[in-house]
Amino acid sequence: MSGATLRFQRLHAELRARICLLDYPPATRLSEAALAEEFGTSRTPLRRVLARLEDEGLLESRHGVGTLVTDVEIGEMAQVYALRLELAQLAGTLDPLPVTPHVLNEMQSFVRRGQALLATPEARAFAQLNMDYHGFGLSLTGNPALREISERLYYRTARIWLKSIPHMDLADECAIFLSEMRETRTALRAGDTQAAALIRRAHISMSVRRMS
Amino acid sequence: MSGATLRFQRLHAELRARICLLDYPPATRLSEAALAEEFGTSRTPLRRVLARLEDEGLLESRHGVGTLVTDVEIGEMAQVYALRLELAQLAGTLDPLPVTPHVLNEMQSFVRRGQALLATPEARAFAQLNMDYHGFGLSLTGNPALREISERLYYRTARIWLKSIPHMDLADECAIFLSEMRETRTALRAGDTQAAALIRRAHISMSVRRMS
DNA sequence: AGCTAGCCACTTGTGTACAACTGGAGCTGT
DNA sequence: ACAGCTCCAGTTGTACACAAGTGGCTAGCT
Repeated sequence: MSGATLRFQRLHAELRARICLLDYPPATRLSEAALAEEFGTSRTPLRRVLARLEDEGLLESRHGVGTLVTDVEIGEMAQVYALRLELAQLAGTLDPLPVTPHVLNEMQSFVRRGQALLATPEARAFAQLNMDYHGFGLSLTGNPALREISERLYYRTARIWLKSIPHMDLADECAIFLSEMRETRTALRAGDTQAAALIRRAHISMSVRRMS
Repeated sequence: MSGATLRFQRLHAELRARICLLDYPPATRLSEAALAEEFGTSRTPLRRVLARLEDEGLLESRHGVGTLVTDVEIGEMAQVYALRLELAQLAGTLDPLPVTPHVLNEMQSFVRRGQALLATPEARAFAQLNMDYHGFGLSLTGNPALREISERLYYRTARIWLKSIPHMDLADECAIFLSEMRETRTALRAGDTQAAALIRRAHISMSVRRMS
């Protein structure tokens, strides 16, 4: 992998995280020049990153105006969630990967992080853990296309939870999340990736209902 | 929609069609400078188009070497097809749109094009019709995310049929395609979008078997 | 003859100046 | 006072020159 590609992926992941963790709330106007200077490059490579984020629906560039962070509403995202539900389930049936000891170790560490979060609930830490956990979930399917698509749609909806948390009970959310991870751990210990996928689907579905 | 955006979409669609119709066969080396001159722009806007095609898996740019058209093999694409099957079916269940007279008219014109194709079979015309018909199929679902994802995966696998046709019977393929469109017309006349989606899934599945 | 090292034509990646464009501030006329 | 016009600071979009990198060709040595 070339240095340019690595830098691209680094910047892309970094800016995506800032958007999805609401460091850049919706309607924030980003400056290409400022970002370029922050990351020590010129506008040219940075614009490629911004163009991709625009393709992914996280940004919108307007000539003469600026680069704006898109807004997300639970209503508009209902259809994306409907699709995500199906994709989550497909991860268990299409090309499930065998559950290795390494996977179980990772799962265990996620449970521990969930316990720590429940001890001291914090919205941003929750969102970060959820993001990492989603990436872990993708590693359970051997279908690259499904991984790519699921990731794309996940990041499109990722901000909604953080936007909704003021109207929800953070402690409850943490407890539910930990509970999901424990159930999933049980399923994975039994080597049942399909069950894990169904658990995931169920919890996404219930999460959407709580946010609505 | 701004002029720059329109040009971007035009160039993107044009180059994507050239790749998927094998005007640019796999491993073809494209020249940014030559393409820029052909389309009357500088390399800068063109590179944005190429970057997106690279994101979509149709191109691969290597520093110092060139921009290469990616290769596709039925084996590697099996997993993409597996996902496409599910998505095709979901188009009928997730957010099916009501079948309007306009839809039926379009369907009828596709059947006519299919008849014309059967009269004088031609591989490239088949591929073009298939491409247009796929776009029509997407218009039957009201879920934008599903449309976007399905389109993305369709164009990733679109070249395989054209690559496989030398080992297949073109006349048979045309007859089967026309048959599919007639079945779909029947389903749509009954207002049964879900049935149309299942027909689509079945024919994608059978098409993969014939190509393998 | 064969092999190796260096050169060179050509490609994509980057930096930078400039063009195109927007929205608002401020001026002006009524 | 206010409506409308003009100008301008600031932004993204484009063009172009140059840097970085690759692969093959060629010359020269063994």
